[in-house]
This record gives sequence, structure tokens and C-alpha cells, in this order.
Amino acid sequence: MQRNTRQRQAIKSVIERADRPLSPQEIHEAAAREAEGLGLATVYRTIKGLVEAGELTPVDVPGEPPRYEPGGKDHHHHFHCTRCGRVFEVEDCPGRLRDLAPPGFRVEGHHLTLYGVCAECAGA
Amino acid sequence: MQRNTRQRQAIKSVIERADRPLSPQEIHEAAAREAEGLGLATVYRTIKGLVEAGELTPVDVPGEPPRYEPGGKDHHHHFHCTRCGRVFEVEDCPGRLRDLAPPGFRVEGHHLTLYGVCAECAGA
DNA sequence: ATAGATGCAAAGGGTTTGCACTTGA
DNA sequence: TCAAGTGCAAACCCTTTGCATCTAT
Repeated sequence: MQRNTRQRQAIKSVIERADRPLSPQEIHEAAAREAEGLGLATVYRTIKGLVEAGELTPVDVPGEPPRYEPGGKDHHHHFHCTRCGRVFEVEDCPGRLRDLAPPGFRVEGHHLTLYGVCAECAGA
Repeated sequence: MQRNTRQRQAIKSVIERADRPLSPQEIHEAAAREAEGLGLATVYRTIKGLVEAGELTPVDVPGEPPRYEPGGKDHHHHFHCTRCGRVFEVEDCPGRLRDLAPPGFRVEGHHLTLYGVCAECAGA
């Protein structure tokens, strides 16, 4: 991740401007608008580099392809809209979840994903 | 799912005897011991049929290939051991999680996965 | 007997990789 | 200049599917 190419600028810009985690395809489609001819392989390679650099965090929703959001955010969770497929951020966390594990199990973290219908799809 | 073949018997038996969700590969390896020559495609086809019949439930752990457990269990969650990769059942649920979603979002359910090191890997 | 089930191999979808070409510094 | 970065196509992994064969009923 040493050079500031137009492809990388486009990819980083798309991620920064998004208000929700994006999939590699979403990143590719959006970034290709500002960096013509952008290859999907470059998107994957750039994502990998940004994740290793801590600038990007993978968001894994069960049964879904991975999304990515800017790194460094506070601990939070996600909401998966089963209608439009988009993933949104949820700020709160119920806490005290490690008490749920059986005795002897060492809990190091947790993933929590709510699912249902987002405000837009619900027609709010 | 009409015929009671030796392949199906083996697959169902393996799942019933397991005390944790199994991956298609785990099911294939274990069932192939009692049904020689068992093909992976048959495992996938049988899993699909059992899921549609409600006898099997998919267990999706973020960033992991799917596992399967017997259907009809009470609401519960899972623990993913990052050391051995196995997934275990967790009986409790923190509840009241739908309050976490933003206004206007309709919460229909949730996935909760704890991760860390299981009792066996922790050397308990 | 015969439709359902199986095994194999090919095909799919998402992601990674090899390689020659391009380009930022 | 010249190594990092890119695009393309091939390779990969997991899962699904087409098809000839096998088998439970």
C-alpha cells in the first residue's frame, strides 16, 4: 500500500463516503465510476491491504458475503435487512455476553447481528 | 427424501450422535465410515432435503462455512472456538435485543456468536 | 419395474493468484 | 528508472447440477 493510485483513491473514497458496510461488489461498482476500467481483482487486493493496515474492518454477517467498513470504530454491531440485503450499523451492545458461555470456555469476543426489515424497506 | 438408503441412514445417524453443529465436510468424513464410497454431493443433497423438511437447521457462524444441527431446538446461540474451529451450543440468550435497532427498523430475529477458546483447547 | 437416489465430473459463484504491462515516485 | 500496482485470465474452494447408473420400494 505504498502508492497513491487513482484506483486506490477511488476505493478509499467510496468506503469513506458510505454510511454502511459495503461488499466487494458494491465497492467495485461505485469505485469503477471514478476509476474507469477498475478490475475486481484490484478491489480485492486493495481491501486486503487496507484490512491489514487497520484502515478497514471486515463485517461478517452470517450466511452472507463479507462487507467492509472503515476501521477504528467503537465496538458496535450490525443490522441485516432481509429485504434489500444492505447491512447497517447498530451502536449499542447488550454487554455481559461472556456469561452465556459454558464453564471453562474462554470468551474473547462476540458477533451480534440483528435482522429484519430496515426503515426504508418498511416504508417508515 | 422418500427412500431410506444406507447413505441417508449414515448421514442422519452422524448428525444425531453429534453434540455440536457439523460442517458438510465433517458429516461426509464421519458418514463415509459407515457408508463406503459416500459422495460429497450426496451429503449436500441430503443436507438440503433435511433442512427443507425441518429436520436440520443451518448454523451460520460469521466468516465460516455453514454447520448444521438437528432441527426443533429451542432458541439458542453458538460458541466458535478459534483454536480448533469447532462450534458449540450456548443455551442462553440475553434477550431484549430488538431495542438495539434504530427507530423504524423492524427486528425479526438475531444471530449471536461468542468466540474464543473452548474448554478442551484451553486445557481445562 | 421404475422413480428416487447416488457418484462422478463438470459447472457456478465468490475470491485469489500468476504474469506481462503500466505507472507513481 | 523500476518496483509497486494493475488488468486479465486461470486457478481455487465450496457448493450445485447434469447425467448415466444403481436401488429401495
